[in-house]
Amino acid sequence: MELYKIHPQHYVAVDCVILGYQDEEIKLLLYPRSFEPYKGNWSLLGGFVQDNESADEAAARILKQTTGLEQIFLEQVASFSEPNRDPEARVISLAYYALIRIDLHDEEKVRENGAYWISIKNLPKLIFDHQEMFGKALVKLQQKAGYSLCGSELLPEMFTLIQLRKLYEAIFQHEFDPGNFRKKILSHGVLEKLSIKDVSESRKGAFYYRIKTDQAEKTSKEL
Amino acid sequence: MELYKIHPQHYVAVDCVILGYQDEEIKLLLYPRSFEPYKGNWSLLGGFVQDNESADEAAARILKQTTGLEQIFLEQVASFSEPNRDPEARVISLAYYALIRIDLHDEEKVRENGAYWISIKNLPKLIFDHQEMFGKALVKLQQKAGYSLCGSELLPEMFTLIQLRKLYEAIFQHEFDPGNFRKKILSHGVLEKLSIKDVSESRKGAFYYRIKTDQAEKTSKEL
DNA sequence: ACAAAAGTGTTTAGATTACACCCATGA
DNA sequence: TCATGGGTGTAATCTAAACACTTTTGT
Repeated sequence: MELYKIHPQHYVAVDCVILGYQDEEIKLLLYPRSFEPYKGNWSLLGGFVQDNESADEAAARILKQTTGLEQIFLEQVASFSEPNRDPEARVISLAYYALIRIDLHDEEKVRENGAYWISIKNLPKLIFDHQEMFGKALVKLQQKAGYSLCGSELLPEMFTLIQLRKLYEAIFQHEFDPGNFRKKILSHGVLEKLSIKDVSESRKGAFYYRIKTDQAEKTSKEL
Repeated sequence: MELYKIHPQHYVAVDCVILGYQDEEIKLLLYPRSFEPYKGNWSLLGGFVQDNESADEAAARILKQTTGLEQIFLEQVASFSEPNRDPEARVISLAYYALIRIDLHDEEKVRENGAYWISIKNLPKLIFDHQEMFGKALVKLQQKAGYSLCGSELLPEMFTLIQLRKLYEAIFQHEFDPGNFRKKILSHGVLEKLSIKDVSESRKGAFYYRIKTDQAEKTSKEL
């Protein structure tokens, strides 16, 4: 303690890039900052790391406060530590990104926080370095989608291969060949075909799939 | 400031996974910790983030203090923030990894710090979570080596394709087919063949190559 | 000439891409 | 029956891996 005392201490925050999927678009949870500086400007959801919690726990706490969800996918993005990134005081921020199912989140809590789901195709200007946090989180999401199936985090338990392709198109912001996409996904053998069809999109109907429960974790594929 | 004041502040450290290449092995710079707790145990090189510097700058500062090198490759690995990771006091640590050319470093400085280059094939037990920092840094290095040529960071300006292959074998801890490796590397067109040969390893001699200066940055390849 | 390392070529297998085609169904 | 999305098949291309073969040179 004596030895450390000659060094300064800093506020440490976590900022969460909370991503969901709705209406064929990836959406980001943002809210108009409720206090100065930059009150009213768009911001990621964040908070300060307390004494009794790790940054991971702080991020999970914030996620629960704002969406009501627990035990969801949450991973570090990067740290942001420019001395003047926050004009009010020096704050070192650890950025996280979360993937949630919008259909399961607590709309009440989102409203309480004054937060909104905003399509990443049409993002407003964000405070501080939050834009960069989002950018790096999106790259991480694309990497993750490249080696594991993001369906379970962002889609309901059952989904059609067309829905999954639309999700991937939203993540990578470009189109995939329907035939090739379906073959590639199925070749990994992690999906289980159900006998139920989604008839809302076509006359023929598309079969639902779900991730095989026994090996839901060892998914490995690439696009 | 008023608003932030209700939140705690923390010591923020950076710990550097400093990697080099020597004698066909990847080596890590370690030193026996010079103060309690865990005095005498092997530790990464680290230090505390000061008020006037970013974490990136702090890492660069530590790197210069311990190796004499500046403007070298340095990148974030992850943050480590378990409240009790350091038994002495709460310290949130930001891990970085650096790639340096051992042939260029300042041996004086390393000696002053009591530091040693230790092969990653034979690492001792490290303090705190430093083992995990190293593990994640190695994964990052492997990823980086997968899409860009790590030769410029870890090898001298000129090197033979055999030397480069040995480097990659050290990074990935497995052997590559000599013929296929050379074809793959050359196919990316980022290397320039020189007319000089390294005759120290064989009678025939192996041509030196260097990274094409004009496009040294846009190297992109995969193994 | 021959050993030993450097470097080239060939063959095969698998993955990726583009795209044509068939299927099922409600209106 | 036909328009519409859902789903399958195939040929061309690209890449990766395994490994045989040639080249160079000091002794």
